Amino acid sequence: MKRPITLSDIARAAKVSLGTASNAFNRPDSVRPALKARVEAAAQQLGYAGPDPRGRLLMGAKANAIGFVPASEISVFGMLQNAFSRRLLSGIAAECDARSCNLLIISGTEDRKDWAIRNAVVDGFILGHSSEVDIVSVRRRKVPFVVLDVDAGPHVHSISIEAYKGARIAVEHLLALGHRRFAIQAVMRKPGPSVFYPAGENRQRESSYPIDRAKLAGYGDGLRTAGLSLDQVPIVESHTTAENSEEGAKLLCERAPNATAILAMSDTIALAMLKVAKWRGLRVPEDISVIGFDDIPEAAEASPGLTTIAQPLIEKGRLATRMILENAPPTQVVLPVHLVIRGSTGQAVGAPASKGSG
Amino acid sequence: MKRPITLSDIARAAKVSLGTASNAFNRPDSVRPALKARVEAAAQQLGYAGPDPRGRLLMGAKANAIGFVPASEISVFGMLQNAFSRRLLSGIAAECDARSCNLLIISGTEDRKDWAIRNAVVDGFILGHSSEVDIVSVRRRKVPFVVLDVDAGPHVHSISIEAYKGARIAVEHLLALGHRRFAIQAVMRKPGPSVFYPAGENRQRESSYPIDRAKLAGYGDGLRTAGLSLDQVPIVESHTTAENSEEGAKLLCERAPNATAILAMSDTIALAMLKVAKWRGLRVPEDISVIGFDDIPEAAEASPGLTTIAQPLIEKGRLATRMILENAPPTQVVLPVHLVIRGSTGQAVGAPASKGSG
DNA sequence: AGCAATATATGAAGCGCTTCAAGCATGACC
DNA sequence: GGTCATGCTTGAAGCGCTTCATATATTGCT
Repeated sequence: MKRPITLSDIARAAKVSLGTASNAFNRPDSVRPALKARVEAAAQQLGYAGPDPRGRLLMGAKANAIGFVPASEISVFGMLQNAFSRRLLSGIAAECDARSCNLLIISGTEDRKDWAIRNAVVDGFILGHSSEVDIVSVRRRKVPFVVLDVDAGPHVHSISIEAYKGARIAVEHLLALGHRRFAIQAVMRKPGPSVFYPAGENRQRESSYPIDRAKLAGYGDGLRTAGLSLDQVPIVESHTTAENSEEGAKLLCERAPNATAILAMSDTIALAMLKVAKWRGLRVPEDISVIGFDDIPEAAEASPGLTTIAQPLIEKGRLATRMILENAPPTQVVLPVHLVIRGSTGQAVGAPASKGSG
Repeated sequence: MKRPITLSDIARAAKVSLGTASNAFNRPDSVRPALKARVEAAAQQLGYAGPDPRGRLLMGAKANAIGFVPASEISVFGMLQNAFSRRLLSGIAAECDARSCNLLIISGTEDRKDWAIRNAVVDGFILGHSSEVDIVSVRRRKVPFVVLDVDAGPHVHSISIEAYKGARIAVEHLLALGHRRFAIQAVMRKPGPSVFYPAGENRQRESSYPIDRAKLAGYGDGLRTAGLSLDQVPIVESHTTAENSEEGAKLLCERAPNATAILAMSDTIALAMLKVAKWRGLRVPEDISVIGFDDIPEAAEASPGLTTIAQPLIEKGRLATRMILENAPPTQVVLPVHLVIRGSTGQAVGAPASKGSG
């Protein structure tokens, strides 16, 4: 392959100056038609690929792309398999569509990812549940970025949700239905097999991710209003892949067979519970009620439909994108959640009878 | 915002030459630890963002990204909603993960898209069912690219599937089950309401997209082996969004109520048919058999499971990515398909009785 | 201690493009 | 026909970085 054709080749061939050749491509109105035609002819004849974006970029042009850094513990492939991430990405895509902005999905693990972040040609980044190292990498780039579901201080864009409130609404919904024997499906951020925590241990420290802690706190305070306590509730923690979620749901069914109400920290794992319950011959909601979190589209399509705490995932993605593109001063936004009642929750079997669980 | 810090600022502050400063970042082994430390200290102190990728790019570095151009008629958002595209994208993502290569999704409609393609900083493009105009835009970039399900000649990478063969296998499967009254769910590439074509018209010209024509030909030749003809088969054409597919399925049920066997050109529309059949009280496969095409994950999860012609979508995406990244000479690949029998197809009601359809 | 051999550092030359002040036609107007 | 605005064109100056040939330290060895 020979040396690629450049603008100056074209200029020379068309016998115009470099500047004119540039104008012919970028400001066609400010160059006389005759010259413009000559430039175009030369370009055509030499097989010019058009002004190389790298040159333009160096002159300070916008990259017209935003970079998305997926949650640290999963690959890009994994992200696309995950309904939550996908929904978020859809929101980002929607806004990108509206603004004709390209979407660069950062790939790579460990140091390769740092390298990818350092070298991405973008106008800003959106960090979806990224680890601290990714935040450090991005921060160094000195471009606008927004973190999701994490508070990174007043100098950083962040979007989170009313996690505590949502969890509390969830537990109160089930309490109102008469449930007293709860179990929690928590989210494990690292990949790996699910872990069961029997009742009786200190729960606050299990989850390292802020949003998970907030939900746990919400569940706890909600339970307390009914004279119950988080310590009486068995917890299973699972990674949110389909396999891990199902495995965790099974584990919970085995180890906490008395629970009538399941509080799930995400719809993915709640849906897994619905599936597992069906396998085991448990009727939902007659035998067991399940409430999820997030309201991914699949929640509405399940049968029975999944009762859940809805968060505006599309809007979250759109807003994040707007924050980057409009580069306003750093803002911390908390998006509202609300209860969506479907078929997966119902009246508890007996009267509000025995306390405790497990 | 003041002038951004550049490498030469760092060099000056650290009292080293520009070249050394560059080496300190990119070839840390070839610079003495003492100097390296000085450079790093200066960078730290001035708040240097690290070597700007745009400079590096201009010197001919690889962009380390591949560009994906979604099907012309849908937005990026629409693409993420579509199970077929998503699966393909997953394949691309899988290979990108393996090679730590970023994935740039091109957004924008009409002329904005052309602009986006011209200015994307990528090592190559993958065109997913893109229109001719997009192919022209990409071709002009003089970077490697691969087109999917289209043959663009011997000088262009392309990956397609055994569409004709798959269609033929589909119809033969149903013929073997005794079906004689067929209906076809075809794909409409442009957005818009579904269109019903009653039996008796010339079918070959309905579909403009090569892969759709190939499938139609396969259906036709398959029917002919049983003494039937495409002309006797009613066809509905629908765009592959959830709404359009369901609308088309309904239309077909109304206008061709006698059909016992549905040949769908894609799983998305076949699944819509399953749903509509359920609404109308038709039992699958007792009253009506449905066979899809593609074998998206949802096909296996439906109940009954969707019998379909599987194509290796993940492999398609991976292969496309590899073709770009390994820039070998242009190749035309045809991927194999195979029949996957699930619950949506079954024995025709009576003996193989009446011919024709309606 | 002195010299060759090796390891490091330097400075200048671009990479392909856009921009902008300055130059030059062209035509309008008196 | 000469003067002035107007509009198109030019040439040079970078944008931030890497590279490479050249120059300068260091080290090893006798």
